[in-house]
Amino acid sequence: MTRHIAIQELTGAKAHCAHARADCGECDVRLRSVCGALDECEIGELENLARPAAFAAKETLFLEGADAECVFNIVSGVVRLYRVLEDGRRQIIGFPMSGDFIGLDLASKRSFCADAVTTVTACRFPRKEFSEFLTRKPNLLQALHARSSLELKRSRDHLLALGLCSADEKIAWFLTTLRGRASDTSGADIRLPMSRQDIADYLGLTIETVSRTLQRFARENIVEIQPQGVRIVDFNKMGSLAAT
Amino acid sequence: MTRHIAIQELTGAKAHCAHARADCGECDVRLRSVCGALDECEIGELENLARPAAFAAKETLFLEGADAECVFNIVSGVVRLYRVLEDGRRQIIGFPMSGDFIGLDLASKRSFCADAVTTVTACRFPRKEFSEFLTRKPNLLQALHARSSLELKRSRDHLLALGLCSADEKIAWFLTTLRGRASDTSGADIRLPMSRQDIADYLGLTIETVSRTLQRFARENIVEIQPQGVRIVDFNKMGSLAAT
DNA sequence: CGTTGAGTTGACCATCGTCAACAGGAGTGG
DNA sequence: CCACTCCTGTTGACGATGGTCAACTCAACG
Repeated sequence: MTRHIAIQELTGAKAHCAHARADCGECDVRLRSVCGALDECEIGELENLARPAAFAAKETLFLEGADAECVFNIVSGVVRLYRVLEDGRRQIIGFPMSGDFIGLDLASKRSFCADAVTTVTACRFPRKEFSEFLTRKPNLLQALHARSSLELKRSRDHLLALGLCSADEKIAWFLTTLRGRASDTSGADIRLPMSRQDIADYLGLTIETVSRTLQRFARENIVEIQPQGVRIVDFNKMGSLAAT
Repeated sequence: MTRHIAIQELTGAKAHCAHARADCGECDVRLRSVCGALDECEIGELENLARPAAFAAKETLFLEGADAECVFNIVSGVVRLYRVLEDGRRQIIGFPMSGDFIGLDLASKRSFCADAVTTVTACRFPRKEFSEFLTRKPNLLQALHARSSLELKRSRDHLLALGLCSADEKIAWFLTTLRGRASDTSGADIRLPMSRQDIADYLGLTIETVSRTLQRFARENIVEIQPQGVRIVDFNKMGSLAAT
């Protein structure tokens, strides 16, 4: 049960360029994220607060308990959010990706850790300034609240999977959910940028169970395992397993 | 694994009196809930929207999928929120009580069921009017967003318990959390108004495991089982088990 | 006094975790 | 270029935790 995690320290040489200027006009996630609530004029004001940021795979964004100096809007890539108990057990609570917002609660302390699964590009805002900006823009606050509600809903779906589902159902639910979040929501291919260990820690399983279950799904012609992910073969079977 | 739940139908004779007037001045949860964000003048406006509501134990507030005609602020008593799969498995996602708000997302459809565990008194607002009122009161929206963040945090704590903890740890965590939410947060007595089945469905366990674990805790002098709850005897042991 | 529903307890067993070994690819250094 | 390590993922054997099924107690209630 107990597994120790060496929490990677923040590296000195970060890949993000803190002084570049953001260009919201060119941003392709703008309409799918909270910024979509602002008009052209307001977006200009927000642009003054925004700083593009980039992280290499495995790089740490922040650790639990740290001061939250900024909030993030993810532009591309996948992040993992997690908490670790003293004895090393880790629970991944989410995989925010393109369009998602990190730091919804605007709290001064981080309540979880975050690091990059893949290369990540993001839009970073100083928390206090962003928070102050919010008080003057009720529509942005409303958009943030809507995001928060979405996040709460996702968290509850996740809860349902952990509380009610068998290993098979958890895996099927995970794959189905990931497919639903991808840009192309109709394809059979699902990219899995995270490791088996990440999937296990997300679903409350062990790496062995994840591996075994996926291999068995492949043997039973439910999925096909591919280099960077899986392809769903039997949609019916997947659907009936994942039904939450 | 599969257990069927007969979802109780809405009874015709409800205990709430829909036409009474709310008296926010006398309300003892006002300062601990979202209404606390409003000044005397604004509270008067909100009062016009508010209708006191009361529910008997086991009465249904609403079912998943129903139109959300109103939102609730719980004044007293305990509610259970849950979702049920087609095969009858039930996951309880929360036990809102005094000061908590139901319907944070302001969505038009319910995404879970709710019914009263004990006798419940609440303050009910028509959703659309409340939502419209919010657009004119950014401080109230801010308070609602803060509540949402709290709820998201609770949901993630719950997630951690389900994903990482053994049965013993789940029970200990549950008792500790309940104690932390009570009005008197320092006492050793914990009231458990919900049934063993409710606790089981909240923690992803079976009723037998909940019962066995509590009895064993009693034998090991960690708790003492009382008519309407438990009393913590060994705080150290509880603390080390519950450590999330 | 019988019925019902909640809670408890025991016996048994399945799922999934644990421990261990192994395979294959990427990166490193001789 | 090969040998080596390291890391991720896979597979097998075994066992413990917690689920399943069943019987029983007890209090509430008509």
